[in-house]
Amino acid sequence: MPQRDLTVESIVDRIRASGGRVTPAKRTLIDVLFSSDQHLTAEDITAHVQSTSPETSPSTIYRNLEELEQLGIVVHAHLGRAAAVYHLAGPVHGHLICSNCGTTIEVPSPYFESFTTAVWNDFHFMVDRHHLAISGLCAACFER
Amino acid sequence: MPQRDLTVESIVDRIRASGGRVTPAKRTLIDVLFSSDQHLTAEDITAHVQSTSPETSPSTIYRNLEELEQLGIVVHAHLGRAAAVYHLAGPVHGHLICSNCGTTIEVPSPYFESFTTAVWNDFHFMVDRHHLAISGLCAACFER
DNA sequence: ATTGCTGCAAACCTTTTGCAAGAAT
DNA sequence: ATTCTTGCAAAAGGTTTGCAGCAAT
Repeated sequence: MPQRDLTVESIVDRIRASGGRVTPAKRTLIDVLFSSDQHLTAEDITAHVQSTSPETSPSTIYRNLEELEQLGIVVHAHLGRAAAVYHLAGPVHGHLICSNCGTTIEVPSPYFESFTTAVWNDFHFMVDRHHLAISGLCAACFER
Repeated sequence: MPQRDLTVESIVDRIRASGGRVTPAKRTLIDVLFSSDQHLTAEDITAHVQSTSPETSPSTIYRNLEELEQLGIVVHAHLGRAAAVYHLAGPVHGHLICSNCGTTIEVPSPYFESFTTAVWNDFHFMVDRHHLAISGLCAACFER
């Protein structure tokens, strides 16, 4: 469940505060993001938005996702060669993605804290914890 | 420095043992992989191969990289939306990729061992350690 | 009245695929 | 002789961009 202290109205305000305009396409996009806990691809999101506003184009979705990401409202992660997944910003977590079936598991921050620290100390590399996406196999796929 | 107990001849033998044929394109590809410690994109590799054999097509590179990967000779990792990077298989390691400048740092296996174990115990997810690619900022880019 | 946002179509980039000709075994 | 590989060209998948008209402020 993403950050629930974030309301649609607070987002609308932030858009305007940053000089952006609040259009129906943006409102619908925000609604879609709020109504799903899932990690959605741009294509998923487009389909959901189009079920309300069929004329919305994918490029608008991409542009608005990018705007929301710049405002810190949305984050995305990449998994392998496939499409990126988007979701509302919330508690920092990493993503485990099954390379076989696509299942995504969220891993809370403490699991990769010591890794992040060690890598900072020894390699002076600052892990971007919002983008942490690790591929592998979920239990079901691993057992086959 | 990748696995140096691997010789060009042993690779050639493995290709034939698996029913594959040893063509000039494959030899050149193997040479290129041996002559670079870097993480190369398919485009990089194509350029290097073409400097020796200009008529080699990218599709041949992709097909041969895939064959070598199936034989366990090559591994690849994805970083963000950009092209995948390939290199000779060697000691298992993860990759830290600077999302600003593209620098890639190899992290030896022990750094992510405990993470891998914890995630297996708690989420029953088997991390594919060959594909571990983590984005963030290298020291130089972090300081700006 | 501004000027940001939209839909559409086309471009882009990386990778994959179909195919007939050529080459390794 | 067999059948794997190749180069070429085209397709495919995800994302970005140019543009002229429309709409939020």
